[in-house]
This record gives sequence, structure tokens and C-alpha cells, in this order.
Amino acid sequence: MKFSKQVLKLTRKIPRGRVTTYSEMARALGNPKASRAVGNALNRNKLPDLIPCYRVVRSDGSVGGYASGAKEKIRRLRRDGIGIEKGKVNLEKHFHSFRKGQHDF
DNA sequence: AGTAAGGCGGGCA
DNA sequence: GTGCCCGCCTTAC
Repeated sequence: MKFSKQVLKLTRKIPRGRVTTYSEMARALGNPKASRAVGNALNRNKLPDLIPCYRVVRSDGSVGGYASGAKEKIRRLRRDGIGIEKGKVNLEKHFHSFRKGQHDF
């Protein structure tokens, strides 16, 4: 199956009020170094709002990019109840791992 | 089929 | 702690 497709699928599973990282997703898909490809996939995702792509941020907590602009991304994150401070989300608080048994953060 | 671009990550200055 | 650079992977042209 196409990598991009899996990315979108996985993105759908991010719980509301949580975020994950590009690298975490890459790992979850068995390709730890494809973090960049993940971003690429999310960027060109044609599927509308079925995919909460805004819940994917950078590993350092910075918001990262967004097709409709980072501003919009932040807005949506806030809408999910996620606070952004100094342009970064608190991963300690909102990080979601796909790895079974792995506690958030 | 070659190549460049992209919502990244980690290491180093 | 911030900023830059180089490496990685997938997809469009």
C-alpha cells in the first residue's frame, strides 16, 4: 500500500486533544527515517477534513507547517484544547504515541 | 526514468 | 536555547 495512504489513515487515529510527531508516525509505519515523507504526504492530502493533519507537529514541539498556513493549524489545535506557548506545544502533556504500551510521553 | 521539492530530524556551532 | 546544514524518504513533473 502507498505510504501516503497509510499516513492519512494513521492520522485519523490521533485522539482529540492530543498530537503526534512526523517522526513518530514514520516509526509507526516501519520507516523511522521517513519523517519528511510523512510531511509530504500530509501536505498533498486531498482528503478533506476527515484527516486531522493539524494534530501532527514537529518533534521539538514547534507546530511545523500546514497547507492552509500555520496560523490556521494553531487555531485548530487550540480548538482541540491544546495550548501553544512560544510557538510550541507541550509534548510532555499532549504527545500521543502509536506504540502499544507506550504511555503518552 | 531522472530530478527536484517538501508540513522533517538530529547534530553541531 | 536557537539556528543552520546535511541527510532521508516519497511523490510529482
